[in-house]
Amino acid sequence: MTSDPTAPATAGTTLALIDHLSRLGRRSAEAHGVPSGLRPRQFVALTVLREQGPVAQQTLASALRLDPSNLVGLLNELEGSGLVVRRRDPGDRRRHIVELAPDGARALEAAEREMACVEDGLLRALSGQEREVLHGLLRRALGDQLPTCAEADPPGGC
Amino acid sequence: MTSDPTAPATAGTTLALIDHLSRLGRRSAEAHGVPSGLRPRQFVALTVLREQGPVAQQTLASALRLDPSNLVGLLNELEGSGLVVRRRDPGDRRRHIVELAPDGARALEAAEREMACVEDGLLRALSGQEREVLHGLLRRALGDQLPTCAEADPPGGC
DNA sequence: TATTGTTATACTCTATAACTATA
DNA sequence: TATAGTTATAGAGTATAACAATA
Repeated sequence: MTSDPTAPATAGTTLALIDHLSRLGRRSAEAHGVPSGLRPRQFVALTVLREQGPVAQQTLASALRLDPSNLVGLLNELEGSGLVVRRRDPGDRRRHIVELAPDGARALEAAEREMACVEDGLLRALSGQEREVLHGLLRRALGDQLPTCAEADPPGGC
Repeated sequence: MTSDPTAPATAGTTLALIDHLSRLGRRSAEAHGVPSGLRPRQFVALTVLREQGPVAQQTLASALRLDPSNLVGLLNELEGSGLVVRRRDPGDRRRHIVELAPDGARALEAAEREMACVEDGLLRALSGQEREVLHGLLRRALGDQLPTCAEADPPGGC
């Protein structure tokens, strides 16, 4: 049926699995009660900020595939908690440069420890080596790096 | 830092990747405009119904990790479109047995072809073999089978 | 005029609790 | 009384459009 032999019988179902696993992760994280009170997107946002260093809001939004207008509220909360800092770009005063605050780095580490625990429960069927493989594949699929560049939706022949 | 050598430096970040990939998949699917008009959970629901055959609503809800009350509306839509059939369990007239309708099977196949296309764009960084590995790992992580059994949240030592 | 961030609004998804009909 | 499904409601999450300040 598939015209492409490199995409076998699994085609079309992997995303469903990912979606479901993502759901399980969210629910499990909620059940465990993330201590830092960080929600998924806050968690990812802090991660990107740590990897990337200071970035403009729009860049961050596109990295997170989040609409800029939604990022506003997210950053308001994070800034209110002292986890990130916003400052104007001197070069272009329209821009806000967002940066991870020391408290944010600490909160992120705490959340990571907690998430490692949740993850451990969720992936308990997999060995440590398999988890590394999984992690590597996901990372490669996402562009060999954290969600950084605004890779446009594939123009591909679909 | 990690006490468990089997869970290396990747610990705590895999779920974030999964979450992000899930988001990308959703957005990409929306962008492509799923032809059958099937939303993610409808898609997964039909998949489970095909794999499992007729099941009680509650069983389906727990398989999907979806609250039974939310499943009602989902099934209403699917039944309204003629994709699934609900009938009373003769043995216990409180139960509704849900079953995939012929139209549902067709819609599912169409959606799968479409999703295979979306997936192809999303996982284009991976070879066919790698995608199989990824699929296998995800499937094993989810219990070596489709979301079927109501595996309770891990009691694990967290 | 174009762009960055913001506000306002609406729509979807989901969880919770109260209700019904069967058991 | 307990259970399966349903309804109603509230709260996130997210997309869209309109707006302010700056370029």
